[in-house]
Amino acid sequence: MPPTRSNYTNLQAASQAISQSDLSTAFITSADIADTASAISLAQNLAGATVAAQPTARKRKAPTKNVQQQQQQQQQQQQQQHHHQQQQQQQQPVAQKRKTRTKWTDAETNDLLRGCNTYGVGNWKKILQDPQFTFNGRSAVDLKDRFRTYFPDEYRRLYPNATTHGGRRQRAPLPNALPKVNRKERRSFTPEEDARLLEGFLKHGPSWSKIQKDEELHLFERRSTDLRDRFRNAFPEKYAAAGFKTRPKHGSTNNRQPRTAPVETVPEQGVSDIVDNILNGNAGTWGADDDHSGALFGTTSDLVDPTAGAGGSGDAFYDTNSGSMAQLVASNDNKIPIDPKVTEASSRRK
DNA sequence: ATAGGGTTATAT
DNA sequence: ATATAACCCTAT
Repeated sequence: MPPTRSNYTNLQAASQAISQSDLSTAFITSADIADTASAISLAQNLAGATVAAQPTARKRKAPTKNVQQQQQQQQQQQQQQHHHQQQQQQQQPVAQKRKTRTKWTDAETNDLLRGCNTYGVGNWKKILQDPQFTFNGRSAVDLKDRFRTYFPDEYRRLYPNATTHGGRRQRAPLPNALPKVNRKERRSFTPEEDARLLEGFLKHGPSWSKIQKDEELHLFERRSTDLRDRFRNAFPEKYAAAGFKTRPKHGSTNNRQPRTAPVETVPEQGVSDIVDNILNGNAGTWGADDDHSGALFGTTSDLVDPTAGAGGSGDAFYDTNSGSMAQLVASNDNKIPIDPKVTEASSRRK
């Protein structure tokens, strides 16, 4: 264990000091950073030029907390852009410059710690947006990076899988405990899970909680909403064919193909022939996408309930083209099993 | 419970 | 630095 200069031996005491803004006796001593005042003034001077790059603007129905703050930043950016517009237009293309380094002040670092104490390590955005805390044009990633480099031990403790730059520099007197991680750790979906997820979708339709609870599928370790997320990621075309909105690609220059699940790695175990057929594009009896509509495939009431009989006239089905329920009239093409949401809602009210 | 979209960890 | 996967939030 590295030596610690912390005055506190437990989280409670540390938290108290933090909440009382007793920065001088909290975790960071003035000796940790030589010249705070000059660092601050320097940062202030550079502030206009070091506004963190904002993610591409995204609409949201309900505005988040500090809309005002965000708008200010955006305006700042716009003004800058406008100011340099002529030059930039003529001098393009211009390589993106790396953001100028702004040394972290002890005030910032303490705010970061207080923020971690309030929201939990990992909620960088919330910490950043809380007006109670002040940062010199940092981004959420900056906060994370600061925490990771300045408290490598703590970071490794909280994120066993993460890499840290082995604490070559002086590290902070480690906060005796700043636990509180709310975010679950990432677990990649395995090809087997993907296959079972797909099978579940064929079986239950877009009823993720039902898929989640289906014991045959062994997906109970995932939350239903995460299953939806994964399906949206892994099978974007099928997701879209079912009538849902897919996510736009983030970047512009990247034209990578949408990720496809298992494909050739067709699972060795626990995957039904149905899935196998899908993955290999075998139309079989169910004729996958015969009309190239992109719709999953159909006439498959049998897949759900072999006793149900294949789609007689008047039967309800989930129309993959319209993305809604419909009544079967004649054709069985491009239909997948009844949307459980509807049948459940109509049968049993909860 | 879920659709849509925001956020963060991780790989490149 | 950037794109994406896997998380999370929340109005319906």
